[in-house]
Amino acid sequence: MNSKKNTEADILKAAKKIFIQHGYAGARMQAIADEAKINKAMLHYYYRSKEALFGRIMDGAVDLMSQQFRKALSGTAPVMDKLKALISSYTDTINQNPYIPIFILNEIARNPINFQSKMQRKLEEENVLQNFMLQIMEEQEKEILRPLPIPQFMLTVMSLIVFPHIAKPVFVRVFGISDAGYAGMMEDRKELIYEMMQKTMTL
Amino acid sequence: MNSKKNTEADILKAAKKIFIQHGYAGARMQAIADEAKINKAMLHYYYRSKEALFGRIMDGAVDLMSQQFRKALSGTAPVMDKLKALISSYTDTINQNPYIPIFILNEIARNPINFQSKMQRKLEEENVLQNFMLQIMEEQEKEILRPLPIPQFMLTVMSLIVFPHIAKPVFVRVFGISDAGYAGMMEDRKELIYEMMQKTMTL
DNA sequence: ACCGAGATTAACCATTCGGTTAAACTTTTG
DNA sequence: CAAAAGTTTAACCGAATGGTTAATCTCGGT
Repeated sequence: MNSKKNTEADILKAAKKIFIQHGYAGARMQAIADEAKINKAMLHYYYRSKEALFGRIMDGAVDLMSQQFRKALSGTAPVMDKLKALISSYTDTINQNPYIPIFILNEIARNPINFQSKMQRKLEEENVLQNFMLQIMEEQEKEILRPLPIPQFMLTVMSLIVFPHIAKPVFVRVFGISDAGYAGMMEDRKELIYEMMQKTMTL
Repeated sequence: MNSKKNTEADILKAAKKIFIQHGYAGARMQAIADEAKINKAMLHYYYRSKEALFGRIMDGAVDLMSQQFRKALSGTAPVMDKLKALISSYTDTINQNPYIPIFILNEIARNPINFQSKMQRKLEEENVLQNFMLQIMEEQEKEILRPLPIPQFMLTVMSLIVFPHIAKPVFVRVFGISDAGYAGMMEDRKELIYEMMQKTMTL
């Protein structure tokens, strides 16, 4: 009935799962083929090599993440409003793709230069990050935001948003929380994070 | 002059470097041997297998981390004081071993159960974590600390402390910061993190 | 019906990898 | 000093891995 020529997409889906689960070095082409229920040769037929296939998956992840930045941080809204949007969209996206942060982290350790150039290219497209940083400095001068080095500011937000998803496997076990329970905690954190930023970053 | 029988330690040092750089699956026994300037067979002579050698490295990392917890969180000092100590010692330790967080993160993704059982065993030795959590609940009842689910509380501290070290490779490039500069930022963060916790977690 | 291009498969290949072996070298010990 | 114990090495091994090949299948267009 519904068995059309979706092989190419099947491969990507399978590759995503296997690469995320085992990392680049730990992933086996055979495992990806099995997961996609196809012959191993098909992988090389559609995507030349392991590295190329991995690149596709990584591109997707980088796109997804940089999109969040662009949507939340563009425009003229005040910094704290943008932050609220970023917190919300990032939390949602990661909740739907819980393994992306670890996946990206592994790639950063494996090949930092390649990843960073991919990400930077995306963000430089519309000067998203640059403009946002300038906006922060403006609001600092207007004494809306506390004067704090930009990296510290960014580091703090990203820490509060991203880390809980990375540490999920540990916390789930230590505190005996269900997957649904953890997702709920992440939802609650939206408000908590915004409140923390409000209380500590604004004047 | 100083070339004694330090082969065993040399191997551990080399293994640490290679495992951290490439992860378990990506690390090659030959690369470890080269790094230690010995024959590959020596690795198996001193440590039976790759898995066993990796286990040694991981044990060391877990020990180091759990030690911080034990030192900072034991005793009868108020929660916020303990937190201050934890922030400081954790930051120092990671500053001296910057790769440990990523290393542990990779292992959590690779084999979550094994890691968590190792860590939990360490922390259960003196009920460190359990006692600290009870203390938090006490201070919440005494209206010293804000009533907030314990996991959220722990997640917030750990996020602020650990994540900046994980994200270092990215931030260093994005903001063009030197290694020394980043270490300095981490030093400054000690106060910032404590202040954030103070402002948002106490009543 | 048939043909040809794209899709799919089984079998195969070269290399790499973790691990082993047996011999040689070094240090300890009686 | 000589045997024993501990250390180191080169050569080797089987299994696994990423990748290739040639043959086969599928199916829309003529």
